Amino acid sequence: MNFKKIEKKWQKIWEEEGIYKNYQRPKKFYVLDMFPYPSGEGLHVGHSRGYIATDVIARYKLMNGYSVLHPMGWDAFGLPAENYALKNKIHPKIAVDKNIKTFKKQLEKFGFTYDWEKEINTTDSNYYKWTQWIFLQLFKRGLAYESFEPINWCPSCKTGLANEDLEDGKCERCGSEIEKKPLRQWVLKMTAYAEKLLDGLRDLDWPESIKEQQRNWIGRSEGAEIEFRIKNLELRFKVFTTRLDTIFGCTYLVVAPEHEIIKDLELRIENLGEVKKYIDETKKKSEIQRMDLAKEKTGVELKGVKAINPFSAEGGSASGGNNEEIPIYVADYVLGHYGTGAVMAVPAHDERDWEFAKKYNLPIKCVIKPYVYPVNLNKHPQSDDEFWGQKNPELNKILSGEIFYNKDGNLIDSGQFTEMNLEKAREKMAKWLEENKFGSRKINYKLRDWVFSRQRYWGEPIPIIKCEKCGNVPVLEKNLPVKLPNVKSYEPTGTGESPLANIKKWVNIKCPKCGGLAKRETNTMPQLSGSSWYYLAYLIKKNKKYEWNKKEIKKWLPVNLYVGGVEHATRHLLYARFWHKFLYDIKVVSAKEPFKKLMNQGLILAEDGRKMSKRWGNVVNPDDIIKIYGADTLRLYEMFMGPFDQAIMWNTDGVRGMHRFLQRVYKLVQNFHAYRQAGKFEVESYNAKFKNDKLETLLHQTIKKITEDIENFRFNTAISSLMILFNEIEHANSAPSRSLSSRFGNANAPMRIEYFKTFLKLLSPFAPHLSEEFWSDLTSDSDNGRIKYKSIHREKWPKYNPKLIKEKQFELVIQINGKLRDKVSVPTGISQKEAEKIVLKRQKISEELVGEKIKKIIFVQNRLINIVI
RNA sequence: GCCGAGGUGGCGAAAUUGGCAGACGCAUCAGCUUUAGGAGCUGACGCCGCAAGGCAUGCGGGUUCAACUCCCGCCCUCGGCACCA
Repeated sequence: MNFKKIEKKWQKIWEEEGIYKNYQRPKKFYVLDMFPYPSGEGLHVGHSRGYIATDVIARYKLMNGYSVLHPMGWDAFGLPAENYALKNKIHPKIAVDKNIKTFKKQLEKFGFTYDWEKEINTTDSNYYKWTQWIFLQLFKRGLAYESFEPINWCPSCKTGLANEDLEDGKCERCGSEIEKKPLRQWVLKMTAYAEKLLDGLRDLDWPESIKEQQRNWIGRSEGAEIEFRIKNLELRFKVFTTRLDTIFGCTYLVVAPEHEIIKDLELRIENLGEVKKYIDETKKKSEIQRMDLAKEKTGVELKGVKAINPFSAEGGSASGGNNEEIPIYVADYVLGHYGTGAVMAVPAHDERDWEFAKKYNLPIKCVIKPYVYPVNLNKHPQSDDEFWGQKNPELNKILSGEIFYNKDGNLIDSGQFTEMNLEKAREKMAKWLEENKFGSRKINYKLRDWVFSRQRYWGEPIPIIKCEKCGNVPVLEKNLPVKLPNVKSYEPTGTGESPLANIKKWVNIKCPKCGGLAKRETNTMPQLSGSSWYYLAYLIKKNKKYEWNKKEIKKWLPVNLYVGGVEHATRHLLYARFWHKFLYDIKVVSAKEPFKKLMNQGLILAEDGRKMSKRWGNVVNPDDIIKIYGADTLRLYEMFMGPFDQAIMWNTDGVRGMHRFLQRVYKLVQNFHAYRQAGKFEVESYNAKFKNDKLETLLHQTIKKITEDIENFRFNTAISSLMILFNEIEHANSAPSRSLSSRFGNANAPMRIEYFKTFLKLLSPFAPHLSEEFWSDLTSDSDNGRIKYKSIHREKWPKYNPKLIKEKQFELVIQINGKLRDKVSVPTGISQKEAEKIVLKRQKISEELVGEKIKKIIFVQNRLINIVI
């Protein structure tokens, strides 16, 4: 049977009838796929897993009376497209257009419910006009700024990169080792939204792992900033700590090599040469070398300068004002960009400081006395004796600083805070700091601002004009978009300027403010900018253009369901939330968060267990599968192969199994058809005599199960119960010669077409083409030359009757001492007394019970009976 | 090191509140049918055992009439973060 022909036929009819484009219903559902980057390799079966799932949901929601928005588009700017173009000597625009065509052709074969009128493309100037517009809004509010900091530089891609674009200190795109390079950059102040981004996570229906990843990435930590004074100087500098409670154990300070205090102290540092040499050496180290944990800690003391711990300073009375002097070190284990770039070192209670102190022979002062019971608080004490009686065996080592201790206890040797527990001490000490103006409570984040410039051609131009007189001037909104000029040579320059800098005609422009000579900004935006608002673009697209439309945005947002790969956890999903929160603050969108519910699809691995890749030659192209088995088979298989969010290996044999299943459905339809032609059954609603039979019970159980499974993304079990239902329908409707009476009673019952029709509805979200075909076979009436037919996709989703899902009989499990011994079919709702009577009479059981004394009998309603002897 | 997810047949996996472990599918085997085919149908299929029965959900304990499920302690795999003070 050629399913492919059937599929093509229905795809055409659906498109013509616009069967999905019903946007007027009161209930709405916005279901979104992460739009693909159209690579040259085309779509493989791993990509389609998510698309199939959203399509199942979209069709299911349509049948449940929702307006469903299910759009698709292309994320086509960015490095990969450009690198591909460079390699193959094709202009990126041409390459991208070609790839999009291929992708679209591939997608169309699946029979998805996309509304192609809403198709978007981030490289369309009508589209990126708004990407640029959003940038301007950020700029106008001071959230886009220029910076000259050293940033991550990929020597191979010849561009700067954001923190989020690195993997293990390497370029996420090409794998080259990243260098630090000082470069003029545009940066977005994402850190201003750190707290909001963190807060917003709370109410999102996202996988916990993704939320946790974002929390870690944002990296909030509560602590305090403390000011240390330099002895005999008016200089002060701050350190950040989360362990203020350990401050009396601080025996030295460490500043990062980048720290500016070093310059301020130059005249006082006795070993300046040595210090400078050390700083130069760390500069030479790559990020990877500096991050290497295995390596020993290094550092140099700033000789001749001392700092004074404010808790021992004269001004404060915390410990009696002995003006304790502590040495200052420069060491690269302290990061310049986090906190204040300086830390107070407490070797007794911090592993890193402890290592450093050991190496350089610095004093280690213990200020926490562990509680008496064993250090391992995770392990429950087995006895009172163990709990109270035994001293911490390592106590002396801890007190002497021989080992570091970072668990709970009480403070010792800490002035007025001695004896306090750690949490209380942190609180009191912070108060003391603030009262005596030596510092304050402080919250720090690991999150860094988004480095937003790329020194490359294939991206949205940053809409800024650089005027010598007026500085950075935004392009007037009415002059947007700033179109990316079409050029022949778009090789990256490597100079820190983009290839656009060479296009004099484009670069030179009048300043919009003063009218004087000025130049355009030649940096372009990163790949992830276009995708940071695309879910809005679908809503505001109108006749191939885009017009900001708050009403439409309000109608559809937030996205009800967003499906895509887990790899976007801390990149796209964070950026998009950042932009959205900003747009919310300037009141151009109405929802606080863009994506209410998120689902991650698991990776599909190749049959050899590796990732699908051109490199390994193990890519499975959906076209090839559809050609042989049809799209519905592929759809069904991808939904059946395993839990949706789990990585799983492709198995072509499994595809055949699904095909077999659909073939059997097809055969049964033919059977029905033949019977119908012969007038052997009437198309009637099922009549009373079939009510309450086993098949009906199963039908209602299945409706319930599949409805719940689809809602919960358990497509694999949904399909499995669909198969079970079908097996029984097939069985009940096959020739009487088969022994079906045992299962469903009346072998001579006429065809139960209503049951089968319900089955088709349940099947339709998964296998839309074939269920449509079969549906029309069984429902259309072409006798008088006119085909009367209503699409199965316009049918209502079946409802189950709670009364009918209960079985009349069930198999009572009989256990003796918890072990299965026998089973017996009894009426549902049987009482313990009745059950005991039946059970004890059974031969197998009575034999077992000979000479035994029954201790008790456990009875679980409608389930089992357990005789304890 | 920290955080998160997970560990069940030959394979992908199921298993409501603790209640028949292995549903459904793949592969395999046997038979039928057929006819060449990678087709169809019927049946078997966790391990040991002829059987009765016993043993089985990463390992070791515990709670319970009853544990894949709950508690304690380990081991392993995958993903993320990683000198963030």
